[in-house]
Amino acid sequence: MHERERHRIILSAVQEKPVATVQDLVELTSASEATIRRDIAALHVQGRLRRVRGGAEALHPAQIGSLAAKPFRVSEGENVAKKRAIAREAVALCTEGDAIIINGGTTTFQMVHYLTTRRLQVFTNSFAIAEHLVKHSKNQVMLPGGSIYRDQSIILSPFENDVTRNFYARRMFMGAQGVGALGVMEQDALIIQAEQKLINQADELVLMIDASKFQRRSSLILCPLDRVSTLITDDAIPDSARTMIENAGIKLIIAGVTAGQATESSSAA
Amino acid sequence: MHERERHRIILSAVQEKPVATVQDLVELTSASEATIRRDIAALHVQGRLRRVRGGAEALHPAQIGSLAAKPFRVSEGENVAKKRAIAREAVALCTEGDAIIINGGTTTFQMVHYLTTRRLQVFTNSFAIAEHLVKHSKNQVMLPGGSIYRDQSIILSPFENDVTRNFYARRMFMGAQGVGALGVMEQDALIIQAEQKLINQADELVLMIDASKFQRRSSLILCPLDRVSTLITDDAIPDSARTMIENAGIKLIIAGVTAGQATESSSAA
DNA sequence: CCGAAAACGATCATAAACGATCAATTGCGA
DNA sequence: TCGCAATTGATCGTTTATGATCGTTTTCGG
Repeated sequence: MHERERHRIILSAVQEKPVATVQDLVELTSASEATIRRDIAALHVQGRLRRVRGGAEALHPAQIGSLAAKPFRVSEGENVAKKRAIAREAVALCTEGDAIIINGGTTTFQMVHYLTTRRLQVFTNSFAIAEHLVKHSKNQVMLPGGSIYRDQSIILSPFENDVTRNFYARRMFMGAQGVGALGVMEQDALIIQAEQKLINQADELVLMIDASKFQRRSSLILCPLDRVSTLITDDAIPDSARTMIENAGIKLIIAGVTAGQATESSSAA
Repeated sequence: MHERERHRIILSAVQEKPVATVQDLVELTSASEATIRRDIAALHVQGRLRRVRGGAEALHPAQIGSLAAKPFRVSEGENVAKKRAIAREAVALCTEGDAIIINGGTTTFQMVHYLTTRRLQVFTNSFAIAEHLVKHSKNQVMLPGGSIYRDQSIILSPFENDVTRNFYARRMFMGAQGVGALGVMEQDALIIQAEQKLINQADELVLMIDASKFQRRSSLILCPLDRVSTLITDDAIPDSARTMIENAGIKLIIAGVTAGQATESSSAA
């Protein structure tokens, strides 16, 4: 067996298990201990895996603690204030007892802080949102079925027959990768598929995006602009976008980060 | 078991309870007290947990308190050792890569500790199990759709059309309220309905019950006894129950304090 | 305030893992 | 086909992790 083959096998093995022992790899490759050690050492200096006593482990910088919360925390420490302000306006639209759909995302996640004191029926495909609401609020929480994708903390299913069809809501709240005249844009086809399922179950679509998203383009169109009823953004919105939104007949809400809100967001954390 | 795996398990365990004792961790990892102490010390200087007398605790004491973990802790009590032993045997039945179904419950929940170092496809209706596995393991996690019931931390849906139908597993693991000649018994009709959905999607049914359940009766029958392929219980099983199980052609596994688990009976007293 | 039990820290023997070295084998190009 | 270099496997001395033991400290209850 060649060096390359072994390296392939080793790299594959460390993905399978939390730690692949030298013995494991000896059995897998039929090579000697010495060779495996040399391979591990080589891959270690190449930065392809991490060497630990007894074997090797995958190089995932994410250790164990916080897989679910991480993508949210890495997302823009600066923008979190704007996202909170937007989320605050979004929750303000809701009446007690309302049935709402919240699509997973870093902006919509901020809604949980303002939902803790409310009592709504919340349907969400975000595992993180569900987790937070179950623990820290009395809202009724409902989920679609499917696999949990850790990166986005989202529940996705390729199947049509899930309980999403049985849930109806007046409003659905969602973020997006970008917005333009062509419509609301996302990056990933799987995510589009999941979001379209949800969109069908709601009357009004509330789009929550910070102003930077007006510049950004993405390749996949989720839905046309006129499907959106309400758009919440911050005061950095460019005039061109404002015109575009008004022409599309969308209700525009500007969430300002005022003094009063700044103090509150800190206490909500 | 390797150092990293122990560390994983330890970090996972401290999330579970306000404080994980050295004895707990010895049981979970089958390592000696000295090793656990050294691990705790190491993780402490790494800042991944806080060392306290008697064991270790999580750095962020938040999470556990409120809703999700509560029903588990009240019903844990002293049976937790037996439940752990049973859960250990259950996980031992699984081969890497297996697709399994785990029905929510306090006994089955203990499986998460032994699943942290595994890589399986897990379908569960327990929000708590899903949460733990998403955070502390690399298992693929799938959920049915429905409402989250906080008391049991279970996802229930009255609808037939959910993704459960699209998942198939060789084994399903479940607890129960009681077992008798008439079959496996549960208390709640809604829970029965949910469990029956799952049962249909698995070949083998693995029942996990501590021996006290053989006495207990309940009003609702979940399924006949011969639907069960394997039953895991502890060594307090009465002879009458043993006969009943053997007559039904069920494979019986007694999770005792055996060689693998070493030196805990003395300290347990 | 005292005594028992648990928890702890230190130490030591053992076994596993490791690194270095060297001989044997393989691969590769002339 | 030959020869050289690189790779591999085995051996051995060293390092490290582990588990058991023992003496000390802390905690708890009387």
